[in-house]
Amino acid sequence: MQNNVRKFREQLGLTQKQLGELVVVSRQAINAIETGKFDPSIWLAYDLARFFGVSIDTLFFFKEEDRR
Amino acid sequence: MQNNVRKFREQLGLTQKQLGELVVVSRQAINAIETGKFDPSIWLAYDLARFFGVSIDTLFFFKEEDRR
DNA sequence: CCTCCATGTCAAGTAAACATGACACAACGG
DNA sequence: CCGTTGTGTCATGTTTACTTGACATGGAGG
Repeated sequence: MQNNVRKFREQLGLTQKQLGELVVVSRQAINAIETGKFDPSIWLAYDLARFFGVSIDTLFFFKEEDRR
Repeated sequence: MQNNVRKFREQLGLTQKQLGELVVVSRQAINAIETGKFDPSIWLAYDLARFFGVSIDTLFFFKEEDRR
């Protein structure tokens, strides 16, 4: 699933580790989401969107072609 | 996690089974979500919100107290 | 009374979202 | 050179979202 977590994260000058600590997940989880390895849970999607101050749909792109 | 899936579903006069078929999950999954037994995946949340024509946040309530 | 039908729930299994720990590598500054 | 930092990735394990199949119950209708 595509998203612009990385874009928002870099705009704030944060590392994956730092963002992970802020939303309380591992840095591997942040990395896996940024690189599209797996989709976030609804709570993590909410936490990330809320942290960046945007909606879930502006942070994550629900495209039919990359549905599991 | 609280939500008003049931409210929207009943407004459309649908059964859990019918809604499950429409969003392609089992009726037990619909039931479990309505009764708060587990949280939907981000895709199912998206599918349900989209089906009802509302946003994810109007369908699901992210309250800290019922976080897992 | 009988029979659907909708709902609730349980048991057992699978898949995916995480965690943790480890290793590789490139970029940078000392 | 070297040590650190950020990122990518792997292996292993746990938890949870979801499946199928089953059974119980209550309400509505014949």
